[in-house]
Amino acid sequence: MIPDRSLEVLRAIVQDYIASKEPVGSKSLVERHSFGVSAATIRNDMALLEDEELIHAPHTSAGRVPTDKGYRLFVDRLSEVKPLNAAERQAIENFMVGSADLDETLGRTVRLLSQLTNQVAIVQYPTLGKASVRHIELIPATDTRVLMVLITDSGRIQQHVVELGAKVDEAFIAELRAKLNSALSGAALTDVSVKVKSVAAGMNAEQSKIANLIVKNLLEQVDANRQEKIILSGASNLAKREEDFPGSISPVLEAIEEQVVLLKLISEMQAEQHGVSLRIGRENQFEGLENASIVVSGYENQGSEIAKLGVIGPTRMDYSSNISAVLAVARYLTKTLDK
Amino acid sequence: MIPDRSLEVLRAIVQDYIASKEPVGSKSLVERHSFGVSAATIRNDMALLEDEELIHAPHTSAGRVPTDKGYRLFVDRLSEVKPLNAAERQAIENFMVGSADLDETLGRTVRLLSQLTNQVAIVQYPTLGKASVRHIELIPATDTRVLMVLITDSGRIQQHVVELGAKVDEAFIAELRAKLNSALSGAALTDVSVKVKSVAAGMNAEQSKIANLIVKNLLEQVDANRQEKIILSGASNLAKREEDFPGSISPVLEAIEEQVVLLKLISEMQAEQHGVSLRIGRENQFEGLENASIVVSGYENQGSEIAKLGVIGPTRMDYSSNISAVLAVARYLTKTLDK
DNA sequence: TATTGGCACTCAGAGAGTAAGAGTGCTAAA
DNA sequence: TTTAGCACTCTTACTCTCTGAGTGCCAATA
Repeated sequence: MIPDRSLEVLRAIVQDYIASKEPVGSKSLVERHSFGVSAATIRNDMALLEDEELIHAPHTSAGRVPTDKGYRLFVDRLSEVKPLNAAERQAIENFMVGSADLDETLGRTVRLLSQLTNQVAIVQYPTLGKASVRHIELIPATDTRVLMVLITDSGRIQQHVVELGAKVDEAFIAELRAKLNSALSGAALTDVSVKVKSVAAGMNAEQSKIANLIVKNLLEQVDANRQEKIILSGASNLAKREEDFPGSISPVLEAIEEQVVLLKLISEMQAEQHGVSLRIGRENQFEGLENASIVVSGYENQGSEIAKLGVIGPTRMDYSSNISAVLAVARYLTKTLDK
Repeated sequence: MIPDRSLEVLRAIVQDYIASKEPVGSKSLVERHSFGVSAATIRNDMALLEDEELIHAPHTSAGRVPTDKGYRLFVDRLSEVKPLNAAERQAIENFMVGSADLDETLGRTVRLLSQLTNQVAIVQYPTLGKASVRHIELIPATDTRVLMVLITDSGRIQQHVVELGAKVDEAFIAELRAKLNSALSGAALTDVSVKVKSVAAGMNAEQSKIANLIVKNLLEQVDANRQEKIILSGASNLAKREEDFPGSISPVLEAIEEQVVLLKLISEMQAEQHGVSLRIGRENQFEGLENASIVVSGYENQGSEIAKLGVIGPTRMDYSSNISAVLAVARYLTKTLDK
């Protein structure tokens, strides 16, 4: 319904605006692009785009700026994914080599992504929900306390100190440890609550009380971490783009410091095309993020998506570059985790 | 050498400037404080303070602003530590109850401190150097990999996956685990490298190769973490005080995102009076922090200082309140850890 | 019908000039 | 040593004007 040339004009406006940070006018548009028509014609097209609310003029005598809707149409239909250049690919390779444990790997990943994009990068820790138990460890800490360590096949390790309220025998702890492992080793986390029920069978009252305490704690551990963790990097990049955030960047910083908000946000986002998911400006209804856009993609382990990563920056960001950076880093992370 | 009244004037200038964010002039000074002398006299005192470089006039017809040196004199000699009010004390109590493991406790602490002060709060994880080994755990992960968990008496847990490069027998791992624990349990981390030497004795070539690999890794674990970890909270508070940072807050955000810088900085700081240590403005020579001040205090476990916590904010901060908040939180954290 | 050149109109932003106000330093007197 | 008085400085706010970029519309053209 919108003529092709008008869409080309929209693309040109988005590109020029991202590059120049200035509202773009009809004259500069025909100068920088070869449309083969005059500025007056472009003006007609722009009037059409404005009717469709794809662009917007800050004031009468200024150029045009894309609206959220305009950016959306741009990323959905007009932008192609830029392949990374050699330097960027090299940066990814360099960053990823030699990392060992999960914390380290994700830490490197998030820094890499923020450097690559000059935006705030976020990486979500793998969801427990899809993982399975590799090992459960019980370690006596003091007379009445036991440290419980839960290790999953995604390499994630969680630990918690359980207060038992009574002196316990080390031998009993060892027995419990063996029982738990034989019952749960290899079990999906979602099945833990079912499989764990028989553990206390055949114990005396005191022992089963202890066992139940530990089991209860184990379940909490599994469950509490369904709500996952996020790491961030590159908050200073926001400050550098301050002019892109009318008012202050403070609400944006607040929003991203609030992990709960971020988690909710990215868990709502489902991959659209190209394997990425975007929220542009007011498309996400969280306070403080009206002028921000979020690009996320999932990363995998053992062939299934285990969590997400992405970047968050001003609505006026270079979507093509950021999408390809997010995709590339997600791919590399998947590769690294599979090793 | 500086007359008492001039010092009083300095105190008044610092206080008024912190409260009003405006350069303070002689007239408003006599209005708000009862010096019992006229504005002209105050002006003479101010000229003296300016000679001493304790205050500074942004331009001829403006009031005066304290210099870094002025703030320093103020905190060292003129300010008393404000006791916290009831609401603040209540907030601390509420925040601290019911936290269990170290991560959780420190996470709460850092958020508490940033809320209390409206600054960026930092909490350093406990140093390994002064801690001792509580337990070492070896858990077979795959055929050729072992997960090593090191637990210290401060409750800190570190883990690392060791790649052995060859298939290993579970029984041998269990034996090694027992050996390591009997040799190291209770040992100070600083002694680990000495005490661990005899572990490989009496093993055959293949076994001792494995054992050495694990020991090497254990030592790395101890050592790599001598350089510790820091957690941050409240970066958005910086953005709210943007006017206090000439130029941009971006360099400040960069500096605090760079954990290495922060660690270096706070490790250089030794407690001065009141149990806190301060760096004001250019006193700390890190790029980007010329307009920032840092307040830190140590917190303890088992009677010895194990790490530090503090806040970082604009040079023009409320030192009295921040010092008392940092001290109070450090005290509460010490108390929580001792339980 | 789509495109174009022409033209009047609008409006933000830059610059200049002015006035007000806050604050200073200096001097001479108490 | 303190004080009142005063001339002087400099920022800030305000107003006014001007310029230029950019627009929308219209009539002519291909």
